Amino acid sequence: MIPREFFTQSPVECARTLVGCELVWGACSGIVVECEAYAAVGDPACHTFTRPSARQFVARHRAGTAYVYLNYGLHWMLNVLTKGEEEGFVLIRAIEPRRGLPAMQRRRGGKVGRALTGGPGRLTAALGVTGRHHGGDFCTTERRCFLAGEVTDVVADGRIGISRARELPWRFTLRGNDYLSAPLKKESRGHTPAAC
DNA sequence: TTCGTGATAGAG
DNA sequence: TCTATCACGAAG
Repeated sequence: MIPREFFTQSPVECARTLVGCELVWGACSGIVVECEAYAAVGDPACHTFTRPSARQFVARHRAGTAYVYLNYGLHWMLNVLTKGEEEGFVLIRAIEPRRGLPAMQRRRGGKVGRALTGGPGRLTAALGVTGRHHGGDFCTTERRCFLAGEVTDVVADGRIGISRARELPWRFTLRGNDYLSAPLKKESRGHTPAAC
């Protein structure tokens, strides 16, 4: 199991190393194959940039706390608070199912493959993540992450689905994985940026 | 491509 | 109050 200290790295470092880890959520689990970093300071795409409540959340909670919110009135987004020298969040964008597949499919109306957990809103629906998990802890027996083998092929790419600061290479994916929420941007395909 | 949906924050 | 915005996904 990943110790809390893991989440005392910078959000970028945390996001990069979280790829390939297994996320356990109750009876279900999956390998994190895609996530994005958001910096609490100086990142126009981070909630802290415009939301006082998000800044308070960072100040009042410790590393490894779940930051869950509803987007577009429909989709729950699952983030982890990271607090190192730099503070911020890691948004979990896609997982590859490991345990509890039937339960996930039930929650998703029988969806399979990428449509099941390939997307931030899809994976929360599959795992049953909702606002009641906001402020919860990622370092418990019920919800935790652990290393699931050696991971070498992580690709850094620009973040997606946002309108600001898209150029930052803070989206991290497991190369070629079938469960990614979207393909890599054209200019990033085929090489691994120095950030890795 | 369009559209549903609700929390948040800032303006008036 | 009103309005803009939003890290999305399903249907067509």
